[in-house]
Amino acid sequence: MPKSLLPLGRAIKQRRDALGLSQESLAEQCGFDRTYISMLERGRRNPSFLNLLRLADGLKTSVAQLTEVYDGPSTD
Amino acid sequence: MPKSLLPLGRAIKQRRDALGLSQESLAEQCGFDRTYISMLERGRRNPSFLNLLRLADGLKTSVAQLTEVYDGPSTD
DNA sequence: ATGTGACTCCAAGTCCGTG
DNA sequence: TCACGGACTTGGAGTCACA
Repeated sequence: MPKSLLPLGRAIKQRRDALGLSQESLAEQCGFDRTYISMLERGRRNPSFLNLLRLADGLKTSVAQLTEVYDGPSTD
Repeated sequence: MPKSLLPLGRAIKQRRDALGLSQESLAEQCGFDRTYISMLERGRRNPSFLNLLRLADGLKTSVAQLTEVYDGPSTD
């Protein structure tokens, strides 16, 4: 049973909304494709660690912040 | 210039050592190949988020913990 | 017990479009 | 502005033999 990508996607969207950015402008910030951001927010893509870093950067946070929903062991 | 994978690798090794685990037994815990752990610790592999989760699980931590070296935006 | 290069395979990530 | 799809290229996943 793979852990879900949805909590991460929600955290991304939440943070993007808080910054008042569109998916398009965030994509531009991070150097990603606009459709990729869309997929991430809907939990359809499993980003690499390096891309998580770029994303956190564009969102002006840390990956620790973005992933704190998964805090602690065995958060399935 | 991509951010380095080395700090992550060091955090993994540090945590593994703290638990007194071999790469082999950690690999077994996580369901990974032994050589994959080796590559991760040396910063030769860029793991996916889901694999980061499995890894944090096997190390009985959170990904937030493993990535706190990258805390804050623009930690190149 | 670990480092390493090379290999295959398929998901990641891009680019084109639509409603 | 966003969800969603098809087709395409890049790169991570997973494994092996060997040092």
